[in-house]
Amino acid sequence: MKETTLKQIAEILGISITTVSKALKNYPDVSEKTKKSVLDLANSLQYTPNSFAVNLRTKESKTIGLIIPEVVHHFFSSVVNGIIAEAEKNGYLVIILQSNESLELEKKQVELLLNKRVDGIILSLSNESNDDLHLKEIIRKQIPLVQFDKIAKLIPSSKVIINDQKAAFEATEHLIQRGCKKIAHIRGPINPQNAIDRFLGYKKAVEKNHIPFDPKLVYTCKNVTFEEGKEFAEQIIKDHPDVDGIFVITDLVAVGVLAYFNENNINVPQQVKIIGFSNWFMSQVITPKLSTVDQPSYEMGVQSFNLLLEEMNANKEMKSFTPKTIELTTTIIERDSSI
Amino acid sequence: MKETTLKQIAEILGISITTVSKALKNYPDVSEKTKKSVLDLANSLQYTPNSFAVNLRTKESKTIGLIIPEVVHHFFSSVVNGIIAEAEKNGYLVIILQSNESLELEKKQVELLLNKRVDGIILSLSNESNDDLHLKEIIRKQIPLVQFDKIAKLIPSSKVIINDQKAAFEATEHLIQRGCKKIAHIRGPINPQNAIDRFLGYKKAVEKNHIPFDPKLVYTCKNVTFEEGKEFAEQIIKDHPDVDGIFVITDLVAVGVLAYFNENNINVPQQVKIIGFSNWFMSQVITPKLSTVDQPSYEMGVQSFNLLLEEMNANKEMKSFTPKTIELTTTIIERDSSI
DNA sequence: TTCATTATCGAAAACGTTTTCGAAAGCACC
DNA sequence: GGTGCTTTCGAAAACGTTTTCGATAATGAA
Repeated sequence: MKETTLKQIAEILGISITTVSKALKNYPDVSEKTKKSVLDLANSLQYTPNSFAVNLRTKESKTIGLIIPEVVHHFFSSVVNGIIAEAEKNGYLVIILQSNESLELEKKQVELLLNKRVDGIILSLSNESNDDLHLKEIIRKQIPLVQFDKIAKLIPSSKVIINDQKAAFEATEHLIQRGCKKIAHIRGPINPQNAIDRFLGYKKAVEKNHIPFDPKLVYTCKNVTFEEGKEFAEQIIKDHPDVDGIFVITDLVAVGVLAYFNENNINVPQQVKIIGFSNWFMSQVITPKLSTVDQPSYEMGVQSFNLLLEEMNANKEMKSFTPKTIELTTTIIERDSSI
Repeated sequence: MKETTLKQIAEILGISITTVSKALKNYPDVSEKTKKSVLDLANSLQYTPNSFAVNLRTKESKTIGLIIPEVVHHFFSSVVNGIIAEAEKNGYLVIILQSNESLELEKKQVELLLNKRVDGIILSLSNESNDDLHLKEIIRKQIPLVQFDKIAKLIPSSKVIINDQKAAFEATEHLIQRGCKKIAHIRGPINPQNAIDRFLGYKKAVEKNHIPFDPKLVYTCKNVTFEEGKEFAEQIIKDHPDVDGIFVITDLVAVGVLAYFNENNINVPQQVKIIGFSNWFMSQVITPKLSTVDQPSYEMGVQSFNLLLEEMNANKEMKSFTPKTIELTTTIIERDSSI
């Protein structure tokens, strides 16, 4: 039950391994006749090159690594989808690892991937990540790297992001245009750049519209869950009964807010208007339908892989490569929760 | 910027490659003194074994392949989560491919993984799959294989499943116990074994309870989407205005049904009771909260990997391995949609 | 001293491929 | 018959590791 090798084909045909290899790769210095006989035999023996040997010889595995905080999350699974699809189109396979939002795990996984000698790495930082050493190690080893969504700004790698500050600004201003005067913000954890940017966008929007910024109106998620949404909703109403708008870091949490308001007969959008972020599929299914910011997640995956591919190709041709940053556009989607 | 190799360490220390290799793997025939000097130097040079060479020599890559119909799906992403976690715990990495419910793609991907010479394969069939040849090829090549959820019964591989027929029987009987007399069933596509089994469970349940089985009450999904749920809900009410219960193949579709009923003021559960399948996170978030069948998806991933690991280990020790089938238990979760 | 035993090491083969470089053979041409 | 050119092939090195098997030196026993 052994796999066929070049050696076997060569022995059967009475020619050298070299010629067999060349015939299969269509080298010009093999006669048509031998090419045909090699190809025929290889087919009938179901020859497939031993990828371990090819990897060793060519020093590439046609495999990339992907580290994300969590697969079970509509945004990330959608990015994963885009990356896998684009990778496969280009003959690459994808190894996926989950950091579970833990910096320690994330570091271990980077090491794992480096040891596996993947051809490149795509990653989105965990919420805990306030440290760069593992990313610097990737750069030092000259392994192509692309960051997306939750990035470390200072690491000189390619990046695929949205303009979180601008998107948050627009979302908040959307609430203001709908008449909100006292807007709370449920923000993401302290570390991630995009949580910071969205908060800054919110702050800018209220200030630009002559609403004094009040830090007491800002609530910080730890786990970014549905339950947290419910808890904060309760808290907000208790702390500020006159709140009339909430901008929430992400749809999942916003749905939690909606759930609490629904259960406690607080009318959305009449009493409080709500806007989320990400355009999760579910946000158009619940009542009232959730307004949100659409973020092109699949596209983010596609672009991430393509940037990585560019760098991998440049590396192969010994060309230098300057990291690029791609900024994808977001759009406000107005639904029932902010009418 | 080259990676350190055994050879380099050997040359610096003036000993042989063999001894360096043995020292690093803690062989007994290396003196403590040389072991220490090798270990120290290896550390300071940041030596990591070249996995390509190790793969070639040991004929294993410590990598497994996973083929699923779709990542962006709560059930599958949750299984993926379990598989990745368990694999990592045991020193394995996971390559993920998506068949997008296409048999053709699924076949290509099996070939891809076989060519990559992964140590084992876990897969769940696409809805299109009514053909076994690619699975037989895996068996023929003696690559360990585990099927989960959507399986080909006749392929002699390990399997991790639930008792779909029993679960569907219980779900349907739950509706009957709640007083339903005319129960419709929105079933999954024609090919997948679990869609067939759930249908059979439904049929058995009504018949056992002296309700004549009416094939006109069975609606067959093509794409298993939210939209299909809405469409079928409309269709069912038009065809059978007196329907008082619906058992739906999966929560996503059931949520579509709920959405249509909500929009058209058809009271759930008073006029129609609904039960879904899978216990999707969202089902407890919408109004009314959806009754469903809980399916331990993360656990399914864990068990799948462990079965695969057993077979991979047996193979390594040249022991024979008889495929096992693990059946996980499901539980009915009663919520507002079937009170 | 001799023999047997143990501790420590290394040469070399093997895994299967890719690629460089040179060799041989055939041919044409003068 | 010598020269140069083209066509076709293969030897051999290289990728970096693991492991077998034998060699040597050191130790102890007699």
